[in-house]
Amino acid sequence: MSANRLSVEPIGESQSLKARAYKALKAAITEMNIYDSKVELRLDERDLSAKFGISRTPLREALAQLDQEGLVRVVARRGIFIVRKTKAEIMEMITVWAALESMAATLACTVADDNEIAALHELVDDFGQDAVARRMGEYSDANITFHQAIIGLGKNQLISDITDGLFVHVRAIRNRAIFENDRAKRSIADHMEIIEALESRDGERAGKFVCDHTMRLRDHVERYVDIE
Amino acid sequence: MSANRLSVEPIGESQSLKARAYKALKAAITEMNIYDSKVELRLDERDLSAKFGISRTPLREALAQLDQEGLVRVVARRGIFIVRKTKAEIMEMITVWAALESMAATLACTVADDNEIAALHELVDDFGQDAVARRMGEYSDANITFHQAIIGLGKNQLISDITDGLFVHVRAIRNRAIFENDRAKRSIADHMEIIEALESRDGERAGKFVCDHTMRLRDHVERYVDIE
DNA sequence: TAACACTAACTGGCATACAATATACCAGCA
DNA sequence: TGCTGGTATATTGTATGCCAGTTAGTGTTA
Repeated sequence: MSANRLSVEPIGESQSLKARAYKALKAAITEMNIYDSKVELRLDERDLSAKFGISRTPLREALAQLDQEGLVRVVARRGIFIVRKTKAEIMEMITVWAALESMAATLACTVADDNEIAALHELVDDFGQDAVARRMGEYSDANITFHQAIIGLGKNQLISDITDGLFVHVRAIRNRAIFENDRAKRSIADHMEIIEALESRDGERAGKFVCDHTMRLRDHVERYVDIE
Repeated sequence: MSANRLSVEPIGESQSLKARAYKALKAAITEMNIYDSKVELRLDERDLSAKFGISRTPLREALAQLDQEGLVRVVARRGIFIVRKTKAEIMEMITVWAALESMAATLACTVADDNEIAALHELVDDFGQDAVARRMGEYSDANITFHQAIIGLGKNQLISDITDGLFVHVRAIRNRAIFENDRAKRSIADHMEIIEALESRDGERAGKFVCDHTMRLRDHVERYVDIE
């Protein structure tokens, strides 16, 4: 068959192999529940490069990036290992999250418009309807969505980027976090309170509420969540 | 005394070429005043590998790491460019710094011991003696040392790591920041106040003082420092 | 003279081959 | 049997060559 017109379709992925390998690996690691026992924590460059159908070079660059982000550890001539964060490290991450989201909330009182703040209601109310009925996993997702929304309202790209980086790690233990009913109720009340502070444009209070809320999560994890 | 047993100094850690290239490049970039006009912002893989006496592979990995940190930008088939942060990005970095140092100060009230807090006096008093006489560059260094000390007292490694990453960028504009005399005096008064709050173990106040102090720096930069 | 087409050099992305070394296994010896 | 040292193997680190896209310079043409 003669090509009477130029097929400009395919080119598709103009991304570098490194970028694609990075995304694939990150997604794969995020999916797997690395805190459950018995998962293989070891990776192999050559295996992976064969599976991805690329050479070791771009794969290595992707792995190096994941290493820097703290998702894996590349050890010379020994192997590549998926990193399990210690409980202490998780605690630190939640603390940093608290500091940054708190700042974002304060900033939001100045830079977010009314509509944006009003939109937060949906993220709380929608869930509030049948909180008890829903599975806790969904609650956790809704919870994180709410907090990411607040961070977005602060309109500080760096804060968003850093918390995104933390998100991967925090998400890994979310299923292990025990959200008993009381805590869920308390959490929703906190969220309402936060929205109210944002609506009244009281940056200091909004920041304090957010910080306290997240630090309570930290204490909860400290006390009830067992890692390792 | 005769050595009746072999003194076994662990063989000097032969760092990987990648690590060494990374350090050398980072130091070089940090040294140069990239915000001064006319500096060459372009790098070349082959040139650099020749100068370092290594092949392109480890050098590329070092550059990829610097790229991720935001110090350079590697553009396919066009070149590697040293990144000049925009003013908006600098502002965001100072904001993040404020949030994290503030949290560190709050934490310090709980986790730092009296001696550690008392040691802060030296960092302020030593400078306070002849503030006016000293060059502003030294003031800036002393200033940063003080703030890094507070961050250290928070004993949250993640906060230290993140602020260290920001430090490189913030340092690049420190020579452009105008520290007029009034500001220096005000700054010292702020520092005293912060130490006092730490000593009285009032986490909330310490955090607020630190945050306000750094946010004032932000406003100052916003108003008086010109980038680009 | 200006716009344009073409070519050659340059530059990062990628694949492949080789080097270095940590680990496991095994043979030999006390 | 238990220890010692050698050796094979596994695995990442590094060097090098080629490829494809970009850029700049040059010559050509209207």
